[in-house]
Amino acid sequence: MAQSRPHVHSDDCPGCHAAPEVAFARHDHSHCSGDVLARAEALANAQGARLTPVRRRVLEILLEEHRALGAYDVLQRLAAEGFGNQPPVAYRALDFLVENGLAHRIRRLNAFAACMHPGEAHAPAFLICRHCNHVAEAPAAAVRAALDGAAAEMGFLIERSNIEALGLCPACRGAGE
Amino acid sequence: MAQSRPHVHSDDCPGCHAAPEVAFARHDHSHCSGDVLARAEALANAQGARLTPVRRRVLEILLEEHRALGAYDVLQRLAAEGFGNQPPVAYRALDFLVENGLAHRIRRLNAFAACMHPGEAHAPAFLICRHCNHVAEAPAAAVRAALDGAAAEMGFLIERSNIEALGLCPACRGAGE
DNA sequence: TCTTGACATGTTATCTTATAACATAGATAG
DNA sequence: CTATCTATGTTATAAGATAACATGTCAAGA
Repeated sequence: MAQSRPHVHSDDCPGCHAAPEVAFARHDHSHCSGDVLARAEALANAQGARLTPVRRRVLEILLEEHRALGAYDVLQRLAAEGFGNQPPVAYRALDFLVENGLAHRIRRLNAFAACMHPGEAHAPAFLICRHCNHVAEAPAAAVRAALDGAAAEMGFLIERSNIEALGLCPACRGAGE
Repeated sequence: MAQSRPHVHSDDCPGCHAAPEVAFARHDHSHCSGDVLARAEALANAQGARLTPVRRRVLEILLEEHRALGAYDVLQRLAAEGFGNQPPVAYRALDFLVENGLAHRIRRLNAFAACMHPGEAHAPAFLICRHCNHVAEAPAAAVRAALDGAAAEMGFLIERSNIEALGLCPACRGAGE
């Protein structure tokens, strides 16, 4: 998973989003993890939110896996490391991360994934590969715009929304499945 | 809920979708329920799917409520009417309805809602009012197109997707909440 | 008519996901 | 230093979903 594959980083898009098709590709993951984590830390401070040990560790776990994890998966790893081993421990940390824009909830999977673009106010669409289970965030400004438009036509005011798609990522398409 | 409010029906859009803002408005619901149910029945036949008593009753229940119901809500009503009272009874019927395009699963609510446009091959966006809990289907062709485009940029092939929005419906906006 | 096979339903048991409620500890402001 | 707020730990339980097997029903082919 942590194969070193050089790729350009843009300022607003560390690690996995450097080039359009890179998010799903293999790349030096320790690099983008560290980058995202640093940005997350800065963001938390800026927002006056406290990235405590449990919360930070949960974020690290999500970043390490680079895929969506269930709350109980996270909990298991926390427990193994000496943190509390009851569900609320995991859920609270995960909720904190979601509320502070450091992680996303993937409803289709009942799971959570680290946000790869913390700080860029964004509401991405999630692309879930049904074969390798990886999740990528796709820029969804256009999608949101269309959705807002459709809602407005009906007089509906959108406050939050989730857009998730299931399918095949480039690698798994290439691999014949 | 079943206030008689005249509104024009279009052929492709019985009941609740006659005019843009009608889906959320009060209207003669027994009318669109019946209409949708008849269409659902025809559709099931055409597809060779069997709309058995339980399945039909579940669809009716969803139509009567005109909102998203949890599987256990449905189950409770089924049990009260002499059908089986174990979870699989409800889940199987609901799964059948979803697979045959007669109902939708709203993941954000862990719930199910009757499809208001059976037969029109469609993949709508769901607008969920956080105040009155009603769910409407918004035409989402443009949204899907944008989403497909965003995915294609990343080399991702979408097979299924769900688009859900939480907010305020026209009535609840008007009512000051 | 029988019977066989496919499909639907009923039932038991269990699993996964999520939260309520309360107790304890740690940080921060006054 | 102490009151208060926030975070964590813990117990218990609620809510959502499915696996596995038994029973029933119906219709096509022998």
